[in-house]
Amino acid sequence: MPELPEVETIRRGLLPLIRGRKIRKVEVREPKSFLGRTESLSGVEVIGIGRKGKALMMELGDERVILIHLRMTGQLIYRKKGYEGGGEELLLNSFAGGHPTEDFVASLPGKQTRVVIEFDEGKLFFNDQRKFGFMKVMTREGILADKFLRELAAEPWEIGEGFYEKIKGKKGSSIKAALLDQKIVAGIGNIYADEALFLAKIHPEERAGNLSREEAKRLMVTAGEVMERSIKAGGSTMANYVRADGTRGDYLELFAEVFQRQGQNCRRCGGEIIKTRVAGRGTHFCPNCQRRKND
DNA sequence: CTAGGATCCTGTCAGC
DNA sequence: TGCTGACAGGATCCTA
Repeated sequence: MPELPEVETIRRGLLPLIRGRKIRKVEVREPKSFLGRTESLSGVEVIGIGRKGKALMMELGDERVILIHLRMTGQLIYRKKGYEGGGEELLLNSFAGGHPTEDFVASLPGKQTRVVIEFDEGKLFFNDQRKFGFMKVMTREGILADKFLRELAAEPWEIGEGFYEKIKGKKGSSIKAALLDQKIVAGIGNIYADEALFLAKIHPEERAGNLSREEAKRLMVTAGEVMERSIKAGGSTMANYVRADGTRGDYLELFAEVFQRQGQNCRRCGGEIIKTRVAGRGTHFCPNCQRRKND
């Protein structure tokens, strides 16, 4: 579930906690979730954390990188030494981000803990209910050769005319499918696709090739704005979130105009938000504000 | 080449 | 209560 803003929030939160720290050991509890060898990581320093779209890259002192993709249900939780058990005082002694569950405050490792990276000062837990996410140790050459990373498009605020150029030939595909395609634009997932389309007043099933240059531009502006707002909200609510009961109060409800608001009133026109299925994904929109063109 | 559906996996929830 | 099917903030593979 984590999309670009959640991943960026994790990057910012984790960076001061593990930068400059040395990995003591890596424990793989689910082989599917960790690709590469773990033995060679002991003693290696973390020098930074990068991000491309929804992918995190933990940069190591020996030029290697641990690529992390949380996919649908991945979460990263850092606990300072002695606070693995969860409970009180987590606010100052832990950081949690990704798919929100009670594991944010639970005792770790838990049932869904797939990998534990241990540092002298604390442990980083990679939890993932559905096992779609992964950590992958990669060399510099491996990164350059990686298909997903190589084909990953630019993010909304830097893509410029590139978005319009990529979708203008697409006669068949819906604009929603295009937004979710990481080779067209990076970082947008199901929530921000719906939110950006609402803000740009574009119907999710509109054929991508039907968008004017102006509409394509507007869509990238709204996508960038809504994700930027979410990053800001994520930073401020994350601490509250961890302190609270776990599953409620994520920043979704702070900004969502349509996502999971089916049956409620559109804040712009007062009409009813509906939920349908587009490109195989649950899709929320306001049929009054977002109208299809005639072709 | 394209677009849509199935698929990977586990858990939750609605409806019987 | 227990079962069943639908669905889930992602991405890829398979099919037509």
